[in-house]
Amino acid sequence: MEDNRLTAKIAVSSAVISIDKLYSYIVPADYSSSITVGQRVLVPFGRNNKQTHGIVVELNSAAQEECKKLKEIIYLYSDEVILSHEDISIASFIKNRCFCTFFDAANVLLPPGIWSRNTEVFLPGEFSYEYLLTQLTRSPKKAEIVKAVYHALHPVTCADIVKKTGIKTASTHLRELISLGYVTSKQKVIKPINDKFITMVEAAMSIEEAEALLPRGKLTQRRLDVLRCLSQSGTIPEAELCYLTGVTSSLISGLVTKGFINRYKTEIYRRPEIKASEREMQIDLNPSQQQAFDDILTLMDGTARGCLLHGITGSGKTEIYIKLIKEALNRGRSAVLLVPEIALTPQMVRRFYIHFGEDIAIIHSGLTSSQRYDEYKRIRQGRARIVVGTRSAIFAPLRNIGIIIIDEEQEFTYKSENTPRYHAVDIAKFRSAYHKCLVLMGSATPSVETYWLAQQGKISLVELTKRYNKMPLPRVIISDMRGQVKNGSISTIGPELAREISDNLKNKEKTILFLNKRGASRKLQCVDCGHIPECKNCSVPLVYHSKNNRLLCHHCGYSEPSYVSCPVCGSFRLRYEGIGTQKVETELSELFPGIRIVRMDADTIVGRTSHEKLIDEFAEGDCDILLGTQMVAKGLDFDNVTLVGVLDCDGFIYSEDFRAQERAFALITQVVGRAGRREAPGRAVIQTFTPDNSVINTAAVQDYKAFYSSEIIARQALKAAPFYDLFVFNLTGEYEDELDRAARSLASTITKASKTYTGIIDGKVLGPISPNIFRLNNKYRLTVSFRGKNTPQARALVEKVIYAYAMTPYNSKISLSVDINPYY
DNA sequence: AGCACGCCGACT
DNA sequence: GTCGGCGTGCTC
Repeated sequence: MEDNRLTAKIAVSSAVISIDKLYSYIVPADYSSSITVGQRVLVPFGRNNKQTHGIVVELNSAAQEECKKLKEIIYLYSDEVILSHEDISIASFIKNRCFCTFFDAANVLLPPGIWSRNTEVFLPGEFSYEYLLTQLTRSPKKAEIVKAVYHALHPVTCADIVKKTGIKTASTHLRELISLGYVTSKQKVIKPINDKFITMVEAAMSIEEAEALLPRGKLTQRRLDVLRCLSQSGTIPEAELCYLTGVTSSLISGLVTKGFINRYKTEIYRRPEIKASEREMQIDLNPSQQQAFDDILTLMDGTARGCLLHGITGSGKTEIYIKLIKEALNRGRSAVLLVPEIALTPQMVRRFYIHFGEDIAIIHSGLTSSQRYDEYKRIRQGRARIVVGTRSAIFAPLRNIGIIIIDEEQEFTYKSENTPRYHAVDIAKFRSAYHKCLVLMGSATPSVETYWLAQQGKISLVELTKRYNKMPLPRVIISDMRGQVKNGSISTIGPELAREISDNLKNKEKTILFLNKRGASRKLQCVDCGHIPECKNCSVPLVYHSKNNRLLCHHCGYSEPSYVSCPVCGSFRLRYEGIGTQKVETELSELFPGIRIVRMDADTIVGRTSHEKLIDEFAEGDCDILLGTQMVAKGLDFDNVTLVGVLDCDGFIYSEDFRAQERAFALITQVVGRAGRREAPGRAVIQTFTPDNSVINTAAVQDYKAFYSSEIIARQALKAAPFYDLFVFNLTGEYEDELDRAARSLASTITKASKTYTGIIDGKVLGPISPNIFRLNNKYRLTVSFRGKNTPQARALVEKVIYAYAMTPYNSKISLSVDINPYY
């Protein structure tokens, strides 16, 4: 057996789901002593031996004879990013649950931006262009391609050549030209972009100077718009300038080269700064917190367990988290804390920093790739033992995890919106089994699924029923808005809310007002023909932004200037549909002259940082009212906010999604919990047209159990989670008819499969159904779905269906993905 | 899914 | 001969 060779089984990035398996490669001699499972490699793949990223999943040895048909590994990445055996098993778990390739599953565990992107570029060969022309007189297409290669200033890609010459079969010709030696090729390594910087722009001269410099007519309208905008705003991020004026960065580049504009890069990263005096903060738990802490501590017994910490808003869960993590560290173990969104939980992150300092690593999508890479290394090396972060932080390469805490467990942000659509809670449970540790899910408004698990005894339940500082719950006023319609238009501020705001103004106390997302955005509508401008690429109405007077698509980013007259009938009578934060602002100013309002919406939030700036402005400045969408509801903890108003509660509640009620309950509860957290008692006003709605009424008194017991019955009747799971097949394609045919055939494939594998699908296969937005980014969408329990057998059925689908040739232009219990 | 390969018909 | 279109089958 001495002549056996070392081989590696590789998960390759080029493999698609239908051909996804581990491919064997020979390990070259110079790598054989250093290669380990979990390392990244480059391998040749396919007929063309295209260089492909891969991950080593297994190492074996094979007899010389078997190696004959194997290719060799090209390159072995030798950095610190190596998947552990646990990571590999997590990847298998994700592949199994999310119906993706092994590579895609493993890749979500890696910090982003670590793969060098290789592309093949083409260069002139040894011959002169003139000589080649004489050789290629019979093949004009090849001559044209040779010309493109020889006349280019830089090496060109195949795509460049196709674009330049219009020859679709350029790749075939290039292969032949290479074999003749007329053209050569090499791999160009494109380093991942370092996005540590943000591009800022400012005017380099006044508009008058620019006008003087340019000949008449050269200063086009768009250029003038840009210069005007800059003269008003001073130095702003380039992205913001593009947003405000609707131009692309290429136009700006033009102005930069002409010297009208200065452009430079500036660093954006900010790390939370901690004052040294805050370091020694002691945590004192009140009796009920202490009780909860003790109860949870008994669950940290070195076995895999789950626990729901159900604590009403303001009951002091954070203190318990900190103490539990300290305990885990004392036992020589590490800890993970997941939060729904870092930007919305600055206070919590800050407190963790105060307590653990450099021992924590913070991971979230706002970090640049290099920052993430650094944090990854710090965790892997054991220099950071606590990881605080959003969804992807669940993959942190920690060893010996002692506790995984998931705050606000019901939040939809824990489920990935890209493939693989993993759920961080599922990964947490998987890791808990591996590390034999506790998963603690904390929430004021748990998801029905999780609470049900607790009720079933599958996980433990610990409750916190008292507010931390013994502040009474806010007094909730459910304001009936029926009959508030005045001469055809609805007043957004009802009498109860107006009275409370007026009281707050008198007492110099602060108020937060919420609109739901749909209510906050405004659409332009023609009064005469009813026309509403739609996005060119998506089947959604465009949203009016007053700041730049443009109509924007919130899905694909398309924008166009707003209209003065209707583009269909020419009428000048246009109105804005939707309440709109601006309308509320105007109304407030009329009711309370001199009132100071901070408005937080799409108009005022452009960059990443403006959100925080606005919050600071409200918290520290002397403002009376913060007005915004539900993003304001989460995690913010202001002093001196004693009144909270929900302007249009109904918009939160009514939707087709089976989780809509749960979400509405959580939102109202959170909103109400915002009021009066410090010295002053709070009030909450909920404006609704359905004052008898049980979700509103249970949320108003923060009675989760009442909500749960009615909701769980509804879920059973609906055949929804936790009793059944909804398997949704998403199809997208460029042409409606192709898509329709593929969706129909998929539906019948599933129906057929359900006859062979009985007892999996409950009821009928549903669809094809067109989703709410049936066109997105110029692609049409359809869904086919069924109800069933998410069992290994059900997943096997799904896999079979996907495989059969991929094998059907005419489905090739319609892409398919599967999502279980999607969030909308 | 790509992508090469092979076969065929059109064009020069 | 060359070019492009389309069906087929493979990817260590």
